[in-house]
Amino acid sequence: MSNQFSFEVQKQNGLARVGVIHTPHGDIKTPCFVGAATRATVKAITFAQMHELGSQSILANTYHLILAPGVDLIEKAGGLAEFTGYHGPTFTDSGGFQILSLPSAKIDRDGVTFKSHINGDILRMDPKISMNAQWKIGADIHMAFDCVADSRDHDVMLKAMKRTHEWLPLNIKEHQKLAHDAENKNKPYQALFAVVQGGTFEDLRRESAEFMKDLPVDGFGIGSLYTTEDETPQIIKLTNEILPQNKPRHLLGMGSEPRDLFYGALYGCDTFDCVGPTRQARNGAIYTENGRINIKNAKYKEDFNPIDKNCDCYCCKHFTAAYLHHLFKTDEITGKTLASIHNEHFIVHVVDLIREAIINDTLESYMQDFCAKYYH
RNA sequence: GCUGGGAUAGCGAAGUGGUCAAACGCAUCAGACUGUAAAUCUGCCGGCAUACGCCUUCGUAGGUUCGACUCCUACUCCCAGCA
Repeated sequence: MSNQFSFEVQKQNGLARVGVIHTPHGDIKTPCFVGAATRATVKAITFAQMHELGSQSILANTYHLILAPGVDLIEKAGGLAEFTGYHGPTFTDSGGFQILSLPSAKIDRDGVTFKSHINGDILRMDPKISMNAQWKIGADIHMAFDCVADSRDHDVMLKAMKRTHEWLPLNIKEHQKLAHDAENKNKPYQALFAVVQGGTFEDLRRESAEFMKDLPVDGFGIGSLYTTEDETPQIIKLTNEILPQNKPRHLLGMGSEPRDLFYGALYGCDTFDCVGPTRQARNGAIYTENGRINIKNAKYKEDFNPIDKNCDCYCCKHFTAAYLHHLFKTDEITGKTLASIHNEHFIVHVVDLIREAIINDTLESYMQDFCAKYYH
């Protein structure tokens, strides 16, 4: 197993590409959906189940791990892989998204002061703190601490982008120092992704991508895209037209709607993460090839078919909709697990099929067929 | 049999003369969820109507009152204590 990080593009069609991300903990075949393991677990699913459903990688969150159990403890345990027992490729998010969505967040030139949502402790986050925390956690790929914003106001997004650009060199500097330390200790390298900002504004996205494209980072995140807004595909496209072809791009937080994954892949994103599949599963919203259903609806009470007859996940191979309906109506924890396995499998599998479609030059027709059925 | 307490929408439970179709919880029925403060949140929840609104309700039957879920009488049933 190499201590190095690298990315190879194996096939390209337009902006869409198929590749492999090599990390110290293994390879990720891209495009790939990365499971959201915010607090170092994919909620309701074991890593064995994640492996079985085809997951290649997970993403944990720095903000949440700082609060509990603390990044020093994870370091003491031997890093994320040793602490969790998950030895596949991992990502961490910087915590910027979480911290900046706290009502208590106060942004200044150098970082953010905020209150812990758990106990109200006044805490500080900045590029240096985030980099140190993420190196302690020890994921294979981590994100630069960026200034996230959610607004349709150009000025608001401009300010967030400017801050992000001011902070990025500080992230890189600290990252390089920590990478040097790690090398001296013969510890694995952790790749750094810079996060492009700019909301839904083309001019800002261009400016942000141009600003970052030649900086010494290992890859890129595309941040501050929240919903399937009309502009989203175009924003992704123009961003990836600017970003260098030889580095991976992670579309942050998108994947609750399958169409986001298609657009993302079509326009050159390599990895995705999203809490949607597991969160919605826990709440009874289940993806099928014919669209999303609510398993709690009365019509599934006596439906003795699998949720999705063409799905080969553990849930669909062994259980009926009626059984899952029963588990949800009686609030049995296993229902949430089975639904989570299904949804996570569904999305992981869709992205796997996207990968195959790029290889076969059939992405656009696959996308059309899929969306015609799913969004009928 | 006596004494006391009680009977409110599917269930539990507030209300004790008008602001009551009736708080609240659960259940039901539906909706939402996108770098997870989310096993969470929202709506509906007597009938009819998309809605304005109209109609029928608070054990049963009467009565008092301008007006009753709220007061009075009788009855039915339930619970507790005593015989």
